[in-house]
Amino acid sequence: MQFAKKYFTDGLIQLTILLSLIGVRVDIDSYLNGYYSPLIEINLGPSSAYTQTPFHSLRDTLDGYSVHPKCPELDYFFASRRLLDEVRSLGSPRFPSPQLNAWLVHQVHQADCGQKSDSSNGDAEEEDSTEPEGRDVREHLPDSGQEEGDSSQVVVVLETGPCCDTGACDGSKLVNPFHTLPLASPMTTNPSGALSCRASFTQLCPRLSWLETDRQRDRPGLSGQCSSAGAGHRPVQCLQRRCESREHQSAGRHHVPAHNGAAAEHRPILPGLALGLAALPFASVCNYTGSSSQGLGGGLDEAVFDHINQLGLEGLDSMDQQLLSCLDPQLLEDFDSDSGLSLESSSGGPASPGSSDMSSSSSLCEEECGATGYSSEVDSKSLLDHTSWSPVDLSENVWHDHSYASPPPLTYPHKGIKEEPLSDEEECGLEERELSRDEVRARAMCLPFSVLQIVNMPVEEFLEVLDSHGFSAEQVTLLRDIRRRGKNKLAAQNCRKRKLDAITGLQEEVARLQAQRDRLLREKRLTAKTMCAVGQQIQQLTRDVLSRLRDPLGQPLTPDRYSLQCGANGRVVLVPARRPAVSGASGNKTDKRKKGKKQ
DNA sequence: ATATCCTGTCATTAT
DNA sequence: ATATAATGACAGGAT
Repeated sequence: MQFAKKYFTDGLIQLTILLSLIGVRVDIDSYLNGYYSPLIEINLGPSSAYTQTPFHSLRDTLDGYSVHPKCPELDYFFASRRLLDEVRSLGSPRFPSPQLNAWLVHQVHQADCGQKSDSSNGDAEEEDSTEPEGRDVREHLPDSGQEEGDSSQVVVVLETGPCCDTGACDGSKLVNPFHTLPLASPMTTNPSGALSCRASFTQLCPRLSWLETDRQRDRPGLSGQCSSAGAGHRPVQCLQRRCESREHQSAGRHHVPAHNGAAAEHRPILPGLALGLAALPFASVCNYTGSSSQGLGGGLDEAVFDHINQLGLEGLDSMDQQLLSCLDPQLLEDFDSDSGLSLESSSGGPASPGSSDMSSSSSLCEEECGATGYSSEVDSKSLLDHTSWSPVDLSENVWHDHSYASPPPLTYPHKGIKEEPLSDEEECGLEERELSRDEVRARAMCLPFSVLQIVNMPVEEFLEVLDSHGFSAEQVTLLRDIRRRGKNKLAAQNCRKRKLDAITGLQEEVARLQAQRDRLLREKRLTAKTMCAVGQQIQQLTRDVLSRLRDPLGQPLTPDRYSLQCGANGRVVLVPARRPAVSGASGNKTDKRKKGKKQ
């Protein structure tokens, strides 16, 4: 956790949030260089059970990330990884301050406004692909004039307080011009000024411009609200996922109609238009009172607010203070322990060795994460268990965090539940519908522990629980069965993964051996050709030599009667060709005579 | 309707 | 002796 906190202060978490907001999954773990490997869970998602056995990383991995062989989101994953590598290749922005503010500035060209609204249906990547690379992002600065043609330019402005305080940077100074980001959908504000984002987060190739500016002093109303996002990256991902699902389901539903597009037309970038990207979705839930409300006008999209409401993020406006406090290591400690947004909640790290108290939230969190992958089904359900049964108050955010931080799955086998937006009624019935058999049994037997708790608690603790809680025989049996089944389920998953690894390894071995066989056959054919050529040369040479020799009768020697052999001593010997047996002993005598003559 | 795959579970054995 | 891991086999649901 110390490493994570250190990372917090380095601002890279904030960078992760920024990238995740625009659809780029950021691998924090890779930056940590193994210091805090459990952070890999941010991307691993519910399949993280395999991380408990290191050998699983040998297969179905992409840069160390487990990839389900049938994962339909591989394209997304690869694209995200590619983009991340691209960003990395441009260098790591240094944020000397522990506080980092990000401002998302958006401009929609008047002429293209309507088209851009339509383009958010699915043309985002095409437009993105046509965006010229290496565009000078300074042209998007508020004082750089109006944007020509490209209606969906977004400038992300990063502010680092101490940097500006020390005068290390001047206004609008370009720190690291990654790319410009053309959003498929413009961002708008509602009449009250709150930010509304219609951006298609499925867009996989956004390009960012990182600018450093000291305009924070110019936006006092924003700086207080939209400061460091800190641990808010999980809600951001939640929002992103929701946006994706919503847009995917009802493409165009959230689009601004043509007449609204006119209202949301050309929006020159003004200092007041800078909206806190880091505060998203926080800025979305807290009224933005900056001077941009009039300039942005119209184009209200309530979708984001719907998402936020569904996510239970209404209180995130107050989260800013928590997030700021996260910069304090001590406060961060408390935050990690008490907040469902703690990094460890998604880390999948090993169980804390010192956590023997069942009511220890950190222990529970870690253990949960350690077993998060053992079942996507149990995963979400068991987390729900905690919210209802566990003495620890794991907030709803834990559940959301887990669900949305994982790679977009897939399906819940046996349940037919897919990851898609649920209506309020559906979500209300989610808990009841997803209870596993063991969970139902445990609830029926009034066991005070969730299935995950029962499965993941250390054996000493489990035995102590069995002894100290005065359980009935039936309850003890059920506890043992739940623990056995849970562990066996995880073991079965590992076993199957291992089997697949073995199969894959054998297939690779077969391919390798086939390639080796092909290579050897080619070498054999080549050798045969060489031998044939050499033989022909020898024959030619033999004919040439024999033609220069004469027998006792003065006749030239012919290859059909004589041959040349190279002896062990290097001397060339003329050897008469073997005659058929009919020649009998006379032939042998002739040979001997000729040999004698030759020598 | 059928085949195939995935996952949970049980039984058994190994550690 | 006990707990747990590993694994084959089976069942049931999903695709």
